[in-house]
Amino acid sequence: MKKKFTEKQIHILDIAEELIAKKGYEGTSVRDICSKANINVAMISYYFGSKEKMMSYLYQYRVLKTRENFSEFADTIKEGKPEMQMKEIIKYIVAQLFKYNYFHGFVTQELRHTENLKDELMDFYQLFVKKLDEVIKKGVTSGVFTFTPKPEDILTTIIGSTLFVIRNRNFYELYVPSKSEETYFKEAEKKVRMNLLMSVFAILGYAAD
Amino acid sequence: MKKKFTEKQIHILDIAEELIAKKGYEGTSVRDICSKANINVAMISYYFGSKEKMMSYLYQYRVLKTRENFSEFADTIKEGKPEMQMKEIIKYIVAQLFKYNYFHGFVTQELRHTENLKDELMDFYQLFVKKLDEVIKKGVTSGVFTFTPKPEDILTTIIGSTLFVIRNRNFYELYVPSKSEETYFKEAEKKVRMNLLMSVFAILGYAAD
Amino acid sequence: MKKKFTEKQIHILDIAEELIAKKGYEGTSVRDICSKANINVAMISYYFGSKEKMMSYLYQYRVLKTRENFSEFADTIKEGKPEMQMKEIIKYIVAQLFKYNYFHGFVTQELRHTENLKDELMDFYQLFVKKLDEVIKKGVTSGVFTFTPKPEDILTTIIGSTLFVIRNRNFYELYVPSKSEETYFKEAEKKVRMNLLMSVFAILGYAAD
Amino acid sequence: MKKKFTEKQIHILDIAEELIAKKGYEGTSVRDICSKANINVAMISYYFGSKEKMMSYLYQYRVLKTRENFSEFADTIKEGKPEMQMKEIIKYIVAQLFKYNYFHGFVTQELRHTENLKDELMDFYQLFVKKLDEVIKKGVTSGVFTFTPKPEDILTTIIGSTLFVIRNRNFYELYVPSKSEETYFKEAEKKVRMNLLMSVFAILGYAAD
DNA sequence: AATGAATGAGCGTTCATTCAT
DNA sequence: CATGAATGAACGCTCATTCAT
Repeated sequence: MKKKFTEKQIHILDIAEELIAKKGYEGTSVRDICSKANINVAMISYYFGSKEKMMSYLYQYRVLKTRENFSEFADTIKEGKPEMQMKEIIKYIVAQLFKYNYFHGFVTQELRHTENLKDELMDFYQLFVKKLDEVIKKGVTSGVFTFTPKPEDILTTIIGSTLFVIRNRNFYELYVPSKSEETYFKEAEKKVRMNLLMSVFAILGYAAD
Repeated sequence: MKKKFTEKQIHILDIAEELIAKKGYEGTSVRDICSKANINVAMISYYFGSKEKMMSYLYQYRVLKTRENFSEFADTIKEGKPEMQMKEIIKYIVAQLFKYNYFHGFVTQELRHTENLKDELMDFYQLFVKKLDEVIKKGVTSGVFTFTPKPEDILTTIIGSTLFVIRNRNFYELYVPSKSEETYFKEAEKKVRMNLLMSVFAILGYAAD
Repeated sequence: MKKKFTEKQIHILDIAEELIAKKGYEGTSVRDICSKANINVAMISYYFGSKEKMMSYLYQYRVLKTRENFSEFADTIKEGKPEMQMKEIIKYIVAQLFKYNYFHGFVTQELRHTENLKDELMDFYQLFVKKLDEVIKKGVTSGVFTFTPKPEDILTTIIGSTLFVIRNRNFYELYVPSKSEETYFKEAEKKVRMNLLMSVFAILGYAAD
Repeated sequence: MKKKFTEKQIHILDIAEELIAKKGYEGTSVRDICSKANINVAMISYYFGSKEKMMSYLYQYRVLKTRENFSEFADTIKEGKPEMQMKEIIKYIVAQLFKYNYFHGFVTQELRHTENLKDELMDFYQLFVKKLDEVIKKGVTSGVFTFTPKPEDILTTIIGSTLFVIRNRNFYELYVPSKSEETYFKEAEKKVRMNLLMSVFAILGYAAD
């Protein structure tokens, strides 16, 4: 992998990501970002060309890191039983979304500014689809799964449900025991993961015993 | 229902909703809205007091209409077998989200501006939860459902999956036959509905035959 | 005198005068005036043609009334000794300025909008100059006054000093016993009147004995 | 004196002062000021934070300079006969008001926007009162003045008369020989100064010979 | 390589006024 | 005769960006 960004640039991107996820692209001014990053207002144009281009770089940067992360993960589950692999995939996706909800929070919201970059995310999603497909087929072949649902639908359910929980805390926190800022996300993650495991294995017709 | 808004106001709100859903609240200027609505730039302040207040009214307006719509729907399925009711609920929610995806697109995105109004949406979501709970319990009692998954998790799956499909057209259209602007949404709706029916009934342990 | 204005118009002018004196011409919106007068926003344009024309009418209206008032006053002092006449004139001018300080407050401030109307005020001031001139000459002739200061300078001193006191309450109230809103103006009026009597009679070389 | 303002800021303040004195605070738009100062419309917010804050700075700036100027002046008349000192004070105040009539023109008009800053002007006026008090007392002690009029009343007469002349040119120019724009102020200044000298010395009971 | 001063465009809002009724 | 809905212009201000250094 080429080292595309300097440390300073990464510093700016990190802060920009956080602010944009919180307040939206238009709701975040370059002054906000620069002031929080303790740099000159001109730096964003200087480093990235423009605010909009910065958005592209930010996007690329996050996809890049996420992709790296995924291929590391994929290695760790290479040799396992399909049901274990499926469980790990679900756990992994949910955990990633919770961890980088800043990013995933704005990916679909603010992508109007980086229309052409959506493909990269699509490519990435298809890595998941491909992996899910492998696991499903393997499970069916080995008899542990009964049905062959479409992998893109499985992925849709996993990501959609998780993002919904992250973005609608006001709703979901009514159903988790604790409501404190710190513990909500942990408990919500657990609850949605359990839900998804149940759902997905049900769809797969997993014969538990 | 009290006639809260005049026709002209509704006209403005409709256009505002569309634009805000597409480009975000800050990304949509009052000039954008007024120019598309063929009215004077002063009209938004004139009718609603301010852009921000317009946002509140827009939100109230949509929640109001959605709530009305839902209670009409709820009546139509009052007397039915649980499995039919469940099927209708899923179909209804998916259809509503597709129909008003403009609104649902910005509800969670732009609600930072109308923080106190989130409760209204939460109240509304709980109508669904309550209804789902009824249906699940009735189905279990009558023996048609085997398991008793949490209704909030069912709702999460339904709304989350559907919104994901709506918002990630670039991804999902790879898996539907047609890609034209007009047909995509129809086919995507059908596909996600089928997926959800399968998932939900699987989780419920529905004994089909 | 022709009845130029209807009661409604006078009602509007009274309120406009008060607000404009307090907050300035540009600082007072037609909405402010109309809302305080409980009339429609369109009425000022309807009755007077425009805000600026209303200003002219307001000006004319006040000069008219002041002029009437002055000729009544002039009658009451027609037959008196010069020193009594002078005393009464000073008392009258000071009292009028205090009473109509709303008006006099904006006459010089806001007259940029009614440039051509200044002449009317100038005409009016010259009534005073003429009267003062008469009194001075009579007093000198009768030997009660020693010097013949210019009447326009006497007037300048009287009006200038009085307006200064009215407009610089923060300064002058340091030197009057009471500071309450109600009593300040009464006491300030008395103090400035005493000062002016002393000054003017000193300039006239009035032999009190 | 601390260098509080840059040259550019002072340039803006000078133009703002002139325009505001002429057309009032609300009557002067930031666009007016910037266009006359040949700068961008954003500069006033950029340099001063807002139009209103600019007004405060403008006020501080002028009071500061006036105060400095006065203390220089006070030094030059320290050692003199009371009648000479009084003459110089009158001459000084009149000259200052004519020179900075722009400023004095709006101080009392537009101070509603800077209510809390009035105190600074009041403090300043009291420097005059104190000085006048000294001179009067010294003159009475040395026998050159007969009466002891209140110094605040002397000041009121001086400032009030002068400002009246400045603000009512239409009236006063009827009594000065020349009416041209350039010469009016010079001649009016002379006339009002002579008037005030006569008045004040008369009140003091000055034994000329 | 990096800055801070300065810019022009555009923001949401308020203004005095007009117009259809 | 009077209204209230509606308008276009202008308001003060903030924006992302540029430019001279």
